[in-house]
Amino acid sequence: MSTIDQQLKQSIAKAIQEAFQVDVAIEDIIIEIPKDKSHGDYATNTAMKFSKVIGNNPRVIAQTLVDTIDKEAASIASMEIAGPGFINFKMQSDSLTRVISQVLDLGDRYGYNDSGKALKINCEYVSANPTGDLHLGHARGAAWGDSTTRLLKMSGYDVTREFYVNDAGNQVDNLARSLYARYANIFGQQVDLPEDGYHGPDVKEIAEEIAKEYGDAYLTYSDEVHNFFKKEGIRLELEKLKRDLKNFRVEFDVFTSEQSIRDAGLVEKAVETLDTLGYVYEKDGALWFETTKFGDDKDRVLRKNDGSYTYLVPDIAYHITKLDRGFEKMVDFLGADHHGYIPRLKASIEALGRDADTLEVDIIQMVRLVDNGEEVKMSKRLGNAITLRELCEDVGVDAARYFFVQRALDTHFDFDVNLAKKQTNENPVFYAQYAHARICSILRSSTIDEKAENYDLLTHEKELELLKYIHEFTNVVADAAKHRAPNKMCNYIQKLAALFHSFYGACKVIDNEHPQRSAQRLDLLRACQITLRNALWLIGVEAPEKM
RNA sequence: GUCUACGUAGCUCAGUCGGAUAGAGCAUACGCCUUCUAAGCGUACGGUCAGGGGUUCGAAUCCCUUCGUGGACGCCA
Repeated sequence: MSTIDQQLKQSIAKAIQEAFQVDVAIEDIIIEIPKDKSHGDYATNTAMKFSKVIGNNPRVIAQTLVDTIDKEAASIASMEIAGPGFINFKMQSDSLTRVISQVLDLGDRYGYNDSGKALKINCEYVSANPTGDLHLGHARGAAWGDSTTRLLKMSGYDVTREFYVNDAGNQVDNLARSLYARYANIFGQQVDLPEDGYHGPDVKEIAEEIAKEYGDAYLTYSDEVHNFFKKEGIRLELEKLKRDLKNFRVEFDVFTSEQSIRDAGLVEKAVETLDTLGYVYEKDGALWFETTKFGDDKDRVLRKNDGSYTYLVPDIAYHITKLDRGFEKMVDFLGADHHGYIPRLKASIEALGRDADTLEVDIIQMVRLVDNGEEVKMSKRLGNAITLRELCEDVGVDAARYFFVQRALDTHFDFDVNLAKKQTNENPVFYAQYAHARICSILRSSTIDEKAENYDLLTHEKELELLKYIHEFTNVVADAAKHRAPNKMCNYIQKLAALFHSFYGACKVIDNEHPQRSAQRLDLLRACQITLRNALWLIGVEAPEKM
């Protein structure tokens, strides 16, 4: 599909070549929609940007380009030079209205593009320990990761959505002991929760579930009983996580178990390889890895003096398995508290002879929970944190999904529960959903039988703005995917909704006096509806037909 | 202390591959429903883009620095 700005870029590049014998890459040419409408439909700063390369002053270059550009080929109606050397384009009207038929044809496929060039990419997000409920930090990662992978898929990346299950190590042993204590309590036995045990209500519920299914068969503590609680605990916690995530419209293609990586001997293999390469030494009874040779600020322990491995080793092995599965790019979405961990992981990948740049880590800044203007501290252990499940019940999945994705990932973010609960116009998700419902309502109440012959009657300023912005959708999708920034989609949604509402205020759609114009406007609305629905889908928000 | 992010309107935030007069929502003030959903639209008010220096024809955007805020600096994950 040849979009307007691509046509413009090509024509400009061709004109530069013809007039100045200079080759410029199409991607280096910038086309934008000017904020000021008097500056035309589209504008470019090409003459300024390339004035050095071309070796002339911007106004002269701009004039030459205006004289050289093939207007017909790019559907340009007129051009004008402004300011320091901007070229402003006014487009032939049919080049703007053409998008309507494209959108109506493509439907749910509108927005799909091949900018990702089928890059095999693995996105790992959430990866919460199966030891408790998902809290707000996980929720941000879940909403962001899921929306990002939707964007990537729409942009033609070959995406795998992955969840790493930490089902080995201290914390799951702790889970087993906590679970056993709760279980024993049910049968009237005085067993205290471990000092650093999991106090969450989910552990209690799972204990009850086990008690119901197995009765008192596991009351006498032993290694075997411990392993039973560990296995059952992980299974049931994981089931619950998956349920909560699915309810939050977040799904995964692959769940990789840490235990399975250990069982396959990959942990030992990684250590051996590092040893063979000479990056490993013993000190204080522990086995160290010289990550400083790869840019880390100090060496890290691989095997503790009690003989067990630090979490780093299975993580290294895990990331190697991703590379072995053929991913050209791995993206980890990690909480800000893990940021010191990135150099270690990258160092390890490099030490093992792989390209550390295939791993990119997007850091998720902290979410603070604010209620009635006061910060609520989150504490998973004490069981008083607001969980993802509660949040969804409180504010609804739509509002929660929208809120978490609305702001850039690297900004600190206060989730105002009070505001999110309000369900008034203060909440931006309603503004967008209302626009969609309004469109549906107009389409429902239409009595126009006539079909649009073409779109020559769509000449109102509000109509043209709406058309231009609908046309932008594919570009915005590709750009948001490239930057892994679904918040850009929220901005798009808000502006599209605003343009529609503004159009609605200025133009009556259903008008039996002007059936042909009505028919054309109805098609414009259908295109707008599809675009809005697809945009909302990308961030996991529903597009209601009625409100 | 070291590392890492952030600091834009009264509030919450967009804008950051450098471009024209820095945008939106909320709040405030004033208009708009005998007309397709007023959960809406329009107008007004509101800014030393944290401070300073530098690069550039041009900086909120890039570089340096100071201040402020959050987070990380475990043989926890």
